[in-house]
Amino acid sequence: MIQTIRGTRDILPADIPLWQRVEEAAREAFRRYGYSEIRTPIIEKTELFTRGVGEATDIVHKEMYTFTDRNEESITLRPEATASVVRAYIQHRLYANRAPGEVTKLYYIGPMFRRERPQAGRYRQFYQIGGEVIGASDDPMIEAEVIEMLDWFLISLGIEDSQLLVNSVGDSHERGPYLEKLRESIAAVLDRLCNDCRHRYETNALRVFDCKFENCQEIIAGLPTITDAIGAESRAHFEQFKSHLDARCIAYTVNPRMVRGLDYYSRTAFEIIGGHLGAQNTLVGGGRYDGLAETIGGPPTKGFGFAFGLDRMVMSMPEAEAARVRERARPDVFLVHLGEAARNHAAFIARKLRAAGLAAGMDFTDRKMKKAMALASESGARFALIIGDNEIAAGVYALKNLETGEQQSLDVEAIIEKLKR
RNA sequence: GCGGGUAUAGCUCAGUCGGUUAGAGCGCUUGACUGUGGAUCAAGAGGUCGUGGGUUCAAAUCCCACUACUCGCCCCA
Repeated sequence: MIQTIRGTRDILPADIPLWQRVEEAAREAFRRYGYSEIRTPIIEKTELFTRGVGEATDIVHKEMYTFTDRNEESITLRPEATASVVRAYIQHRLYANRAPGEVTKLYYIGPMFRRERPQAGRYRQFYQIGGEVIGASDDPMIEAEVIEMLDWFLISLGIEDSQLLVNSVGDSHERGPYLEKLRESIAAVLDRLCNDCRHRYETNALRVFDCKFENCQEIIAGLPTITDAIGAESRAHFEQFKSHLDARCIAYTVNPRMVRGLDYYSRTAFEIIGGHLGAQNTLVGGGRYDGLAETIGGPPTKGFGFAFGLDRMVMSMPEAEAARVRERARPDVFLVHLGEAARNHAAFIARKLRAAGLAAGMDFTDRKMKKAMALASESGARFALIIGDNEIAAGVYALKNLETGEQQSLDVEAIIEKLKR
């Protein structure tokens, strides 16, 4: 039979409450911190990403889903959304009529596409939630506020074992000379490094710092770090950022070797790691991208943003929180009717319960009571409401608590009162 | 792009040295039980053994190819 294509999957009803819970927590965080939602197309001109994200990045040169449209135009399924959001910001001049230093806070939720080999916590179609603070200001307090919001968000989902890593990767003027210097230093020790590191030397020298081999690590320790290479201004910016984190009592680790895979990052970069997904332990990634807008043809604009993987966030949700979410998703009541007359009456009662805001289910088939009760139980409902000829005549119905087995006869008003929560 | 593992019932998995009718548990259906779910017992339904080829008297089992899934590497959310 025809199945989902590699790296894509169906999110089935049983898991949907967990996804909705993460989305709801994120929306609440964005609401509190003053972000507005933006929805951009899933397809964009390929050029947006090759220029925005960077030709040399893995994402662009080996992971994009790129197609030629009928008019010979090259289009790409978005591998990330920051470039799209900045494009929209410029295209619609969202910066018009802004006071000096005022920023625009935007967030998005949606699928992204990268043609990678799937594994735990990694899919070809995956879902990201991200936020961007765009405008004329690069105040480090903006960055600290973003981290603060993420901190609140993670804790509200019960994710408490995550770790914040921060670094300054310097601005575009500082990074070039540094990279040159770094490559020179690596070249001197290249013959002692592992194969992967030699490859990284060719493609993305900063990545050498991530090597897991002890041998390499010893050699790497002697290499110059970006932190030592950045100028006074970037350094002061980073210091301010850290002091704003301190003021918020947010713990962090400075990792001078942390780099990010997208070309547009400048100065502050951060990562939140955690979860139990093996190699895919990055929950949130983000940073500053002051040059991005100009790269894609816009006016000089500052920006700071982040994204996290919804898939990974759902998988990282602690079992206690997941259990709470599932409990909340249960229907309130399932109607069990006995006979054709009772079926019509049950539909009538169900309508009343639903009008009162309750989640009420019923089976349409005429079944033996035993089977009907089993269906009520399987539906996950907290209560069963039994409706037979006796009940219809008396105007009171048997409401059974499916957990305790306790049962009482109540009229519709009393039932609504009891089921409300 | 590179490496390892796996593929048998709806689900989780057994299946010996290649051997005749491919099993278990859970789930499902029915009954014990005629207005009360979960427990117990009994019976029943359910299989192109991933696909294609090969070896053999005989293949779920051995060999080859392919596909899918999965775990790593690279990289990232």
